[in-house]
Amino acid sequence: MAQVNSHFALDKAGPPLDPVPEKSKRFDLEARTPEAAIVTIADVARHAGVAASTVSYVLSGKRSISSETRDRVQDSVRALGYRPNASARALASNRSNVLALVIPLRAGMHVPVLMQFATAVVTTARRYDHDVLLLTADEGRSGLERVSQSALVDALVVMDVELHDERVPLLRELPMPSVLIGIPADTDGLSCIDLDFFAAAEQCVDHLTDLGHRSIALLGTPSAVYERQTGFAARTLAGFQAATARRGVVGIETPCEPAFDAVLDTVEDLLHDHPGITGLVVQNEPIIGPLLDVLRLLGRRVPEDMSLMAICADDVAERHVPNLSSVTLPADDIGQRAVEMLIAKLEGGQTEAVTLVPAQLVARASTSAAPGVHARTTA
Amino acid sequence: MAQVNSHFALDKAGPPLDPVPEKSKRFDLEARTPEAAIVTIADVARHAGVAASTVSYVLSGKRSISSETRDRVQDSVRALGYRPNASARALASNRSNVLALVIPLRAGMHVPVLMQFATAVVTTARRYDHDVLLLTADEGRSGLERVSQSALVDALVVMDVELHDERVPLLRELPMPSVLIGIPADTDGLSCIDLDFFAAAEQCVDHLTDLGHRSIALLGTPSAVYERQTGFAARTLAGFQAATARRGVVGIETPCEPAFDAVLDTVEDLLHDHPGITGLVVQNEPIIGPLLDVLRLLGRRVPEDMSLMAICADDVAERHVPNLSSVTLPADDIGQRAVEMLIAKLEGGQTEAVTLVPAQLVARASTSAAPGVHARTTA
DNA sequence: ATGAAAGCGCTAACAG
DNA sequence: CTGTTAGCGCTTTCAT
Repeated sequence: MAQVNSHFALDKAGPPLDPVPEKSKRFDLEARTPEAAIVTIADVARHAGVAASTVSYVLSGKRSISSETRDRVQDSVRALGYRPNASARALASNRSNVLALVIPLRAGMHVPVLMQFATAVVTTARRYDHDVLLLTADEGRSGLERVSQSALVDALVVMDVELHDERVPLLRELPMPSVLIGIPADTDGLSCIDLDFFAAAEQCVDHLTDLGHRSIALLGTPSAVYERQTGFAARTLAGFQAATARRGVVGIETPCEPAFDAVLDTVEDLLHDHPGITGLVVQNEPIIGPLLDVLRLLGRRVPEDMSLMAICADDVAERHVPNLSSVTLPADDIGQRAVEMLIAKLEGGQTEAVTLVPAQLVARASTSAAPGVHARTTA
Repeated sequence: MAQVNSHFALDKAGPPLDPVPEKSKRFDLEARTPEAAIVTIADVARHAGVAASTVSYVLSGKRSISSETRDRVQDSVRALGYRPNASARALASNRSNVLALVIPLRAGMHVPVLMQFATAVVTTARRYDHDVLLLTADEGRSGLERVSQSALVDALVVMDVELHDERVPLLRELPMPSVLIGIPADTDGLSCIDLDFFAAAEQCVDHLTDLGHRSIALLGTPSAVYERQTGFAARTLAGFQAATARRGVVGIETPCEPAFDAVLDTVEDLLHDHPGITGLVVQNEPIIGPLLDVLRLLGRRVPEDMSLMAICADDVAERHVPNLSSVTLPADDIGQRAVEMLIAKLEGGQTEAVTLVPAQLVARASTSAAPGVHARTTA
């Protein structure tokens, strides 16, 4: 399947590239956009022979307009290439139509997943005619205060929530709606949405236990994530502990750093201290590849000798060999719903709500009956 | 080093988590921000006993103010918790202090690198008192038109540039400055910055050739990236071809999809068709792990049997075993400089400029003399 | 169904 | 060094 030769599509496409592209003509101010004059609503009104307010109402649809004038106005809008000025609109209407997205760029966070959330947020926001302002989490409280008190944005989406997040009290007080992706310890007065990580861990444990595994380890996120008491990691850990206790099986938990050597050390120590382990639950996407390598290196076949459950996006689970049994992390869905909650709040509908997206387990090729146990149906 | 037990930091931190956090009190409008009334510049002026314009000038520093009144104004600002309204300021000054960042979310792009660019852009923008609006590349031309013509942003940073990018003509015409991260075929009238990928590929080839390798393959990005004629991939390919020709060694190029099976197929075919290959240049971060696995699987040791050069960020090169000889992709630096170019343009200084960041090769553990060749010094 | 007019909160001439 | 004033372009009463 893989083409091995030098016939890239590129090769068919014109002359070879210069190593350094040449640069010619000077910057020519006169040459660009001859009529760069800004088109205002007044220009449109004049062109259509109506009042400015009429143009405004045609555009917003906030009052009924005779189809005749509406057409005329719309023609003028097109003819003049009119675009409402965002600042003027925001100033007059007290709405910027911009959402802030607070994204973590901290130690231990897995970037592709974050990006999936971000993409869903941007895409959904655009569907509701909003744009997205990108804030990094290290701006902390002051960043939130800044963008909200200056009315730069209408609402906030906050990711990477810690159990006792310093931003939570602030969010309660800010004069604008917010939605957290992630669930803090005290959700009073807040709107939050996230995967039900507690249940996700429980389902992993139940699945493995049903398959006869009696000793199960949670290979978690890097320790920095736990130390910050990041909500999703803490809730997964709690669910894992609760489920292993409930099912009466041995549960061992350990964080893991995303580097081959760290994975090797962690797994070797784990298997040395607890040789009976036959089931692994992994909540740490970047270590999955190395982990599979390490298990191979140590002579443990997956799933014959070691069953593996992951908490990750479906495409990640299906990218590995063998395909991983997993609990899905539906980042698209969560990001989309977060924005929809926010839009609802902006429109005065919904107030607060804590939404736990149900965990859903998909059994693939990385889990099977524990060694020496006959296969049996999962409850 | 790896702690294998159940004593997470979390366990010391209070009572166990409920599976589902309870939610109590209702939304209480009265309870929040008792004096939510908005503080305007007029309020500050009154409080300080000066004119509104004086407050404005104190804040902007655009004219000299007696230290006495300045202090008084600043006290009032603090006392009242005043924050300038962003829309009003933008409307009056014709500056939103927001940059647009167009980020690709297309097939084949490696997310962590993108995020590194994005982070650098946001961080640097904040240093210059700007915020960043996130646009996805699939909004295409219309997205750029929308945010610029509505004056939502002052300037644009555009990533993921194709050689014949449809947005380039538009950027030339838009009434606001832009900087491309990536270099199109025709850079006339544009400001661009990127790593010198042509030279990066050349250096890889030179390094391997100096080590005695006579047959070298480029394992490139997924084919979709070439088909779009994405600038960085095309330039790397061109550099690779130029350098292998110049050095009189065999050069083979192939795209590669980021999945284990695809890597296996590609490498097997490659080695089958060109058994003499002893040097590999990889421009495809996500396949590096799988590639190392595949080589091991096929019994080729790195670097004894096969030398490996990567074009990637340093931390990636150092995360693998063996550490990879690489040409650095300095995303932070490029992102930062892109913003600085933009700020310079906004301040009327610099106009256009094409900046090729010099490629820099770091030899690590994945390259060595070709089999049967005695080590010799690299030119 | 449409117009007229009053701001939204700020900046930047223009006057001292 | 400071105050006065005229907008920036739009939305939204208030009229009709």
